[in-house]
Amino acid sequence: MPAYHHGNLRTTLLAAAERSLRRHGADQLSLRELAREAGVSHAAPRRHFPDRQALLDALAEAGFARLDAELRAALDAAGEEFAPRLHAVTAAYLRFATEDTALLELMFTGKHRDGAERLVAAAAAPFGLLDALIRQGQAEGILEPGDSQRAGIVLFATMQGIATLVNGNLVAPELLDGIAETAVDQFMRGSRRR
Amino acid sequence: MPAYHHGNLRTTLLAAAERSLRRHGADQLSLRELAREAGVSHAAPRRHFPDRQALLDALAEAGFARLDAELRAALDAAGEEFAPRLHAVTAAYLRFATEDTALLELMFTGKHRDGAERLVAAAAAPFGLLDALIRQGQAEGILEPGDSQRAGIVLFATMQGIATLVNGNLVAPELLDGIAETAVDQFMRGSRRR
DNA sequence: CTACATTGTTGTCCATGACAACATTCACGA
DNA sequence: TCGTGAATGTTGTCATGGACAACAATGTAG
Repeated sequence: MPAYHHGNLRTTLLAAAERSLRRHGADQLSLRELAREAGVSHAAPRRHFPDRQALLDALAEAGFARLDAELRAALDAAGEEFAPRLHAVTAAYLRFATEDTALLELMFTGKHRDGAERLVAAAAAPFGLLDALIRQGQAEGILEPGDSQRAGIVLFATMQGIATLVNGNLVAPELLDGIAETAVDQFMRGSRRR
Repeated sequence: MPAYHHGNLRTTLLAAAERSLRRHGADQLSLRELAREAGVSHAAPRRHFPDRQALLDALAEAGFARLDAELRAALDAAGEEFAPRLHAVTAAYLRFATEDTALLELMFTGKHRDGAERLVAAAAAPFGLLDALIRQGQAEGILEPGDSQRAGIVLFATMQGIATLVNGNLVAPELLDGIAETAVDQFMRGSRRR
């Protein structure tokens, strides 16, 4: 028999929200529906998320955390050399970004409320990984020296853009791998030490 | 005194929707609100847009048309040479993409309904411009020969990604120009004929 | 064990999208 | 010219959902 207090409603709601987001998109996500799934009353979610947007923000934040973890794992598995590591992150990023369209939108689309420092902070982690990688390339003399941040942003943006085009059906998914390869290739050639 | 028939309600609604989109975002856009602004009854919009999504799709489609026009104008104004033309389109695209965040999301974010051929077709026009430009670069021996489509997509994606990052407050707007420059620069170096 | 903070619940309000049934106007052909 | 069907608007209604308030049950700390 269900206790009056759910116990870990917040976690349950987030998990259900993640599923709903993936299946039906952010627009269709309904707090009341989540409450029903969790077996609580329609107003219960309010105790954990002041409003709908707060829940969406939390989802986005969790997304960044997961992204960070996946990129980290990919990098670790790729060994020490720069080139394989570069390919590994880009592939990992595209997999992440392509697998859960709605989540990606939530993460990058400007729907964050004003006080979105938490989100920006969460996003900084993956960025840091990219930046560190670029620095490695520069230190090893493979990439030209320069503003690693800027180069990292361009690389990140390219991946992000590719994912967006594929997710939006503007580019056929079959082309994804080839395009990614071209992009990384161009990045290497474009930033290689001269 | 207002006639029973509005006369050009569809156009009026689209214009109002564009304003609302820019000011408050797609989520806040309400058909009933638009109807009020237009001075018609709450169900009138239905005659022109079967549902909310149809209106959003129409907005996105119009966005692509405007994008195409602006890119075209920028190209025309840039003269004949490849390099200036390349800089012109990228600058024009970033201006467009940065100036109306919500519209950009609508255009690229996967919110299109299933039967979105119209949208994909509308999106093809700007793509074509890019592709033609790349071909020009190849023909003039500035860019390496190869799959122009693929290179165009990568370039487009990079711009799109940069715009997304800026729009999402993940990158400070002041950095935009510098990053764009870096991106174009890298593209040139990365695709230059060897 | 008591007082207060947490966490759920019930009840309500209001906005909105979708739909149906009906009204008015328009346009075109006999 | 007229009248008839297609366009286009209107009123009325329903269901859903977010926000909020008042209240109830449980946990916790002194």
